[in-house]
Amino acid sequence: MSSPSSPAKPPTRTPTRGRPPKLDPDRTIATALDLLNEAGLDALTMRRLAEAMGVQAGALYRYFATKQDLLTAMAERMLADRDTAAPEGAGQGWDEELAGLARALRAALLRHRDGARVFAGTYSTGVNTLGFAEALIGTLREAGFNSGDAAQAMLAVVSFTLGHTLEEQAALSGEAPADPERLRQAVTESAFPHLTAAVPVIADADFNAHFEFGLRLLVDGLRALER
Amino acid sequence: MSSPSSPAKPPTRTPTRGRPPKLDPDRTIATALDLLNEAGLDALTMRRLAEAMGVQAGALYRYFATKQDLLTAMAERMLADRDTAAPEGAGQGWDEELAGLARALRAALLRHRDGARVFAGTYSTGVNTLGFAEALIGTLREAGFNSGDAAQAMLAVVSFTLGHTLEEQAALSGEAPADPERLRQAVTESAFPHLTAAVPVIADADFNAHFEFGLRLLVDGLRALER
DNA sequence: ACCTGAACACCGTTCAAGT
DNA sequence: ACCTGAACACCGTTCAAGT
Repeated sequence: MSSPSSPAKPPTRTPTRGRPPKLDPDRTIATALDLLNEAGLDALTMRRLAEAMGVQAGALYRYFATKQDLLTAMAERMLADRDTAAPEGAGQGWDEELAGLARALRAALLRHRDGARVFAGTYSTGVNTLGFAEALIGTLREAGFNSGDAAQAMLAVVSFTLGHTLEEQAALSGEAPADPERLRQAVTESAFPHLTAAVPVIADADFNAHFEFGLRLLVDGLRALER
Repeated sequence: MSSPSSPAKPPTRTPTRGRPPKLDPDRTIATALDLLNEAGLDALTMRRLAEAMGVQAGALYRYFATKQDLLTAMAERMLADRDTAAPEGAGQGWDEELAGLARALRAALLRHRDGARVFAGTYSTGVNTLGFAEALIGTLREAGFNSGDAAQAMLAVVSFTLGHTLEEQAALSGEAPADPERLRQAVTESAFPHLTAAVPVIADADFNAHFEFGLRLLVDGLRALER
């Protein structure tokens, strides 16, 4: 119907007409997350991101005042994958609901290379980040915990999950820094009898099992608090 | 007795004679930790460290192949402050011993600006780092836990402590990124009822209480595992 | 053996100027 | 309004050359 036969007078209705912007925040964040997956956090530079967007580096600063702001937006976006509509493990008791939320956070961080490092280095107050906290605290309060305990439990779960995933991704994505062989060698050289006995469990790098163990401790600890 | 009266022939015994090296690894690490405290991790550059050592930047690479290696040595040194001789909370039962070790790790990280970030970004296999793991695993094994549980519990305690201290230092050392006021505002703007109820506890920033709460959950969780 | 000087290949960020 | 071009003040790392 309104197909433009002659572009004499540009219609004022469609504001993206004339010169459509090459840059928009959403696509920039998406491209940055792609670049993160391909090259890692250390290689994610404003200049390389600009190149990927077909633009000069300085142009990025029209939408993000600083690289930190971009990273914060990326961290916030990472948590968007969570199923906010149907809470994980719903209708299975607060313990499984809580575990489901912790697993969802870990999964969201694992979904992107260096995801935990990005998350740890930023402080988002976006809906996804706050929504996660809301869900976790809500689960516990509705189970009868007071808001103080619920809040502190949420902080403990987030700290543990962040710390765990940080080490997990450092061990995996790292080229060589977290070499399990170097650990084995260093342990046997020094005289660490207890560590020597434990090294098969540590060096097997079964991160799922390690995460579940720590998560279980936190959940059981909360159950003990219930009386 | 053997005081050098005339330096005619440099004695082959004292190798530090002639031209004493301006650089040695120990002093370099100590200076780097000082610089870290004064300026923070982002301002800790090889060039600024070289300046503080009275040397050209390239000279640092004779003792540290890369900046990562320097940071790893710094992380290892940070844990040296721990009382390795007398384990924290010794003779008070495994639970207080474990808590003492976790508190010592947090204290060691807090002792330096961005200490948790330095620790998180490196992977040391030095005696201090391994000695800490040895002490924690030893405490649990001697209390009757099997080596698998002891190892996984150690990983959980380290992950939680690291994650917690990371957030603590980000909130404190950060110029503005972790503004509690911004959190309050963001929470009340959106509709997060549970979070609204919990925000006084979260935003009070009583990190000691938050750490002790999480630590208690882990310890109680381990007690539940004991049967 | 230990360090200097100087370079290489980058960074994040700013800002006048163009369209 | 949106982006370019170009600069500023830096980076980590390498390496011939000096002493």
